[in-house]
Amino acid sequence: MSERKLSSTNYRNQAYLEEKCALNEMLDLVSKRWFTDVLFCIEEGNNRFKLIKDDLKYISDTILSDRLKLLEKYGLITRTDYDEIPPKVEYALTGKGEELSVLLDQMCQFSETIIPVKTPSFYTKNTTAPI
Amino acid sequence: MSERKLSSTNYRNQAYLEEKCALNEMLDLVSKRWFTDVLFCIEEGNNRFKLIKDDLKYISDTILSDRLKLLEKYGLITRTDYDEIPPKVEYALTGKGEELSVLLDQMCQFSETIIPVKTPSFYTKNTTAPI
DNA sequence: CCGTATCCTAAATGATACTG
DNA sequence: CAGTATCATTTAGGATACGG
Repeated sequence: MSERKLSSTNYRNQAYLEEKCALNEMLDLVSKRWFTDVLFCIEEGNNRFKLIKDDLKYISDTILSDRLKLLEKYGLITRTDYDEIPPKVEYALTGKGEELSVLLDQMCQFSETIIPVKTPSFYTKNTTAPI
Repeated sequence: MSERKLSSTNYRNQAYLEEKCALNEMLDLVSKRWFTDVLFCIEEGNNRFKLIKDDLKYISDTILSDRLKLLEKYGLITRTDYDEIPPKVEYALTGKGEELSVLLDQMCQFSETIIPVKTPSFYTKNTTAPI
């Protein structure tokens, strides 16, 4: 994705906070758009790029590709390339990935106690119930 | 802070994800830069604007002000204005705020198992140990 | 002391076209 | 199928100046 400019206050503050506590880097990671959705999607058995892409409907190739790389980088999923033509690649959660999923579930329970209920918008009106 | 453009895919995707699961809005909130730091800072007893600002060193007025409003909006802190001149305002965690703090602590434990250790940069080299 | 208003920069997200 | 490269858009974060 995008590069970072080492001299900006923006960058320095982010680096400062990440060094201060690993939590900040963690939150920055899991809060990236579609990140937890991709994680849960794989957990539910969608183990191929196309399956995930179809299940998440509005995600772009670029973002899905990026999130899969991040999930793999932090050891939350495994990537198995079968080196076939046409390409076949499978994704699966690791133990750490399952651990994170549990934590996020707890977080989700809590979030429902502080986030007000939404009224569906035009964008979701005609979709079948998510999660 | 900044306004959102209702017609963008960017906006629609965010809205879609927030409606899909409260977790997404929650993560978006707590991952805002300095958000958890302000929360922990107040928990540690820094109950005034200036105390928080000094403790967090590099945070700007604008951001601190915004984060305090968000924390109050979601019922995580209380804001007590003494209506004095010069102004005196005190902040304190609510029960929900304490709950979140516990969840974040768990999250922090986990994050240390998947995030590699950092070497301090020039920016933090001369500061005393944070958190 | 406790902020707000304005403006600017940088990073995240997304559209489109393309490839082995 | 499973992506990558390039480019454009949108949003978050921050600097500065100022106000009750």
